[in-house]
Amino acid sequence: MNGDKLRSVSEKTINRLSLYRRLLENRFGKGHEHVFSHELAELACVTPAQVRRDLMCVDNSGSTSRGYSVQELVREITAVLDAPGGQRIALVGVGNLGRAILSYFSGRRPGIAITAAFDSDPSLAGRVINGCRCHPMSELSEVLRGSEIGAAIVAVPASAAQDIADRLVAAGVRGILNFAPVPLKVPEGVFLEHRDMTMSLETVAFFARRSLGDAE
Amino acid sequence: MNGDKLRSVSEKTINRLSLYRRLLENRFGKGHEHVFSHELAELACVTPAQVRRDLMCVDNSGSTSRGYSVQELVREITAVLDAPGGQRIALVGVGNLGRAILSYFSGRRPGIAITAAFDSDPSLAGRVINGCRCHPMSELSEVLRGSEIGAAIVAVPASAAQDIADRLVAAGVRGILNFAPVPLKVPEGVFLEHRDMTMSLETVAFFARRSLGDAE
DNA sequence: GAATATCTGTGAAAGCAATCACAGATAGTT
DNA sequence: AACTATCTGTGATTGCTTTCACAGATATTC
Ligand SMILES: NC(=O)c1ccc[n+]([C@@H]2O[C@H](COP(=O)([O-])OP(=O)(O)OC[C@H]3O[C@@H](n4cnc5c(N)ncnc54)[C@H](O)[C@@H]3O)[C@@H](O)[C@H]2O)c1
Ligand SMILES: NC(=O)c1ccc[n+]([C@@H]2O[C@H](COP(=O)([O-])OP(=O)(O)OC[C@H]3O[C@@H](n4cnc5c(N)ncnc54)[C@H](O)[C@@H]3O)[C@@H](O)[C@H]2O)c1
Repeated sequence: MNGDKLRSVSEKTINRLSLYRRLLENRFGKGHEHVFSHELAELACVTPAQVRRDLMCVDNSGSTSRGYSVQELVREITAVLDAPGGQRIALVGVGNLGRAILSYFSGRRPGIAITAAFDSDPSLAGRVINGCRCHPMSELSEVLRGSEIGAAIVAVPASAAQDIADRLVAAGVRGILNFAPVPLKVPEGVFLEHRDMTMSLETVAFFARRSLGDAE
Repeated sequence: MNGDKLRSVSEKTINRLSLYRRLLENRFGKGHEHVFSHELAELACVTPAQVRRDLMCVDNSGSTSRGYSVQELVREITAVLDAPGGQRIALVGVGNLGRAILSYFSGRRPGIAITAAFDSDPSLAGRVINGCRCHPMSELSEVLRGSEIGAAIVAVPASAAQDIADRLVAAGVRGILNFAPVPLKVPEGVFLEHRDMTMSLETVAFFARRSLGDAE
């Protein structure tokens, strides 16, 4: 297909494509069969030029007068983002955050499902939470290999996070979404996203304060 | 102090300063009174030049031969990031995610505390969760005004998020950390951080798949 | 005390990402 | 059918972020 273009798409563009798709899905059927770049831009809080740039990597052609067909656009973005048969994700660490994540993603996105959870707490082993089975850590490699899971969420305490990441990579995982407040080292070729809430909150606090100061 | 430099510091630099500080705090006392830029870079998974650039906005001078004094550096970063008397944050939406956040931040960072929570669910009103009092929505403006809260976390369903943001801004909030999966519109001068987990997870899944494809 | 080694701080260069601005397309209007 | 208005797709440009590379600083060695 359009593999050449995809090879060089930036992370930021993929982020926005994910957002565009959801915004479009929400609107479809509500009298909006078509959408202009400036409308989608308004929804996503970006510029129209940004939207058009991002859409250059999907195999789509907008009409000059009607804009983009919402349905087609969703289909084309899905062709880029989703694995053909859907993608399975693992979760490691079924504590407060892990459970919130399980409940949130349960059945939310068609193309993505958290199908296996792991925790060192023996009382969790064998339990099914929001349709997802919890396994003991000893089964990590076996379950991951057996179910073609290529990506995982890390929600264990900071002290355990690097070790977990190493084991995930060893088991074939090539993408990690890390919520532990510590940067992880992964080999070349493994995609890593560090979502550090302390960082986010301290940054928001800083700019809020600066904004208040500016206003004085 | 060094207010001029701070006026122009980028969000990314503030993010990393927050991270540097935590990494330094973890190390201090464990035989590491001093640290070189390349050591801190290794911990933070960035380049040494990046570390030195970032530190240009704090009032610090590293020694050529010993590097930076860990204690001094933490103090200097704190002078930049933290409000002198500590900063109070509000949380709106005490559901699965909101509760996880409350438990996580409870007593975690000295300079930041979530001191008020709000939820429309009447059964939560008056309860104290992890040391934080839950208020009914009707008290939002009053409580925020009365306690000099300048920043807030939004963890309500997407359908309510924009309305909540408007009310927060009206009550004087100048920084919002948004976990609802919808972009929010805020006036100029209000700092907004959108932490969209669906976006993050779909992006990780995409690059994991691409990485697997590349390897074939 | 000169030579060496290795650091920091930073101007300059390189690399990325967002925006501008316009050619070409398409429909509606007269 | 020519004119107007408004859209998309994209080369060129601008702006931001990171990295390079080196001057100047400081300790150590011989
Ligand atoms: N709760 C939040 O809102 C929040 C916010 C930001 C970051 N985090 C981070 O996310 C991670 C989890 O936070 P939480 O609040 O859910 O903590 P938690 O203590 O509630 O849960 C941690 C879970 O990990 C499991 N665990 C511990 N060590 C393990 C190991 N070696 N292997 C497998 N499982 C292990 C525990 O049994 C527990 O179930 C932490 O790193 C935390 O810093 C949490
Ligand atoms: N749970 C997760 O891990 C997760 C992950 C990503 C994003 N999110 C987002 O975070 C938000 C909260 O998720 P959750 O899982 O905690 O949902 P939840 O349903 O468990 O909690 C939502 C809370 O918001 C309250 N609420 C609803 N409407 C409100 C209103 N108008 N004013 C004030 N409070 C109101 C509810 O009473 C409830 O307590 C959602 O937008 C969700 O999409 C959650």
